Amino acid sequence: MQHLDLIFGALGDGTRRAIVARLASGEAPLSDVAAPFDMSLTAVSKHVRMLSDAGLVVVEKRGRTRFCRLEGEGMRQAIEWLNDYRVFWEDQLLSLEEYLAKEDEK
Amino acid sequence: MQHLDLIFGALGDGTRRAIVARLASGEAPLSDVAAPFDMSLTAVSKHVRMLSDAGLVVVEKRGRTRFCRLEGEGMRQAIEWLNDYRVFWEDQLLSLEEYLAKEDEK
DNA sequence: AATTTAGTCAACCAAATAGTTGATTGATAT
DNA sequence: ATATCAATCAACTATTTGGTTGACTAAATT
Repeated sequence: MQHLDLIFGALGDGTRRAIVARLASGEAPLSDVAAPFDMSLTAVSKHVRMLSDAGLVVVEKRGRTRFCRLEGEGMRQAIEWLNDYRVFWEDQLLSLEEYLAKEDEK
Repeated sequence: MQHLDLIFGALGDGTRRAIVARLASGEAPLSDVAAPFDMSLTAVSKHVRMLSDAGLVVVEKRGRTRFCRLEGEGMRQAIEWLNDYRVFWEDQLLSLEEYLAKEDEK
């Protein structure tokens, strides 16, 4: 599935994961998203485009600003793929349920 | 975290995901892993190396053959990262628990 | 109307990725 | 001892990625 290529590929870059983290606290204009990064707006725009191509982010133009927000579907597909192999590592490790339970306690 | 770069980067390629799928049914020599693919052994060897660098696969040399097997830790880290953002998409979608529950019913 | 702001576009560059082939190493089999 | 098999290594190529800059478009402000 080439869609998973785009999803995992998009997540395979620290800048793009940081953008996802930023958008997790809510929608933001592209320029706000770009502000913390020591790179051009163009560069950030390209990263957002890749996240958008992967279905992880939606960009909506309102007036002259582009608002970016997370789109859960892409992430869900990533988790879904990983989950398919869950049974093969739960012998080695904590089961995912136990793991999530522990996470929730924090 | 550059380790997540390696993990998600490794998973961002169809050939490598297919290798993971293959290894899910058990340990296999590199040449067996390579057999189904229409590419050189060298190419598959490089893919396995990337999976190994990412901590998704372990390669063990026994005699002249390299046995490859899954290493759950890398996958767990990928799930862990995605899970950190779970709360931000569970409004939009099925919660992960519901999702996993549904999966388990299959 | 003129300027600033938000962002894209096109062209370019360096480094990484995905693949190849040919030669080589090291372990097994004849 | 020789041949074979598993796999790596080195060198090369083409494409993609991650970034830059400068020119441009379109919306908001003054």
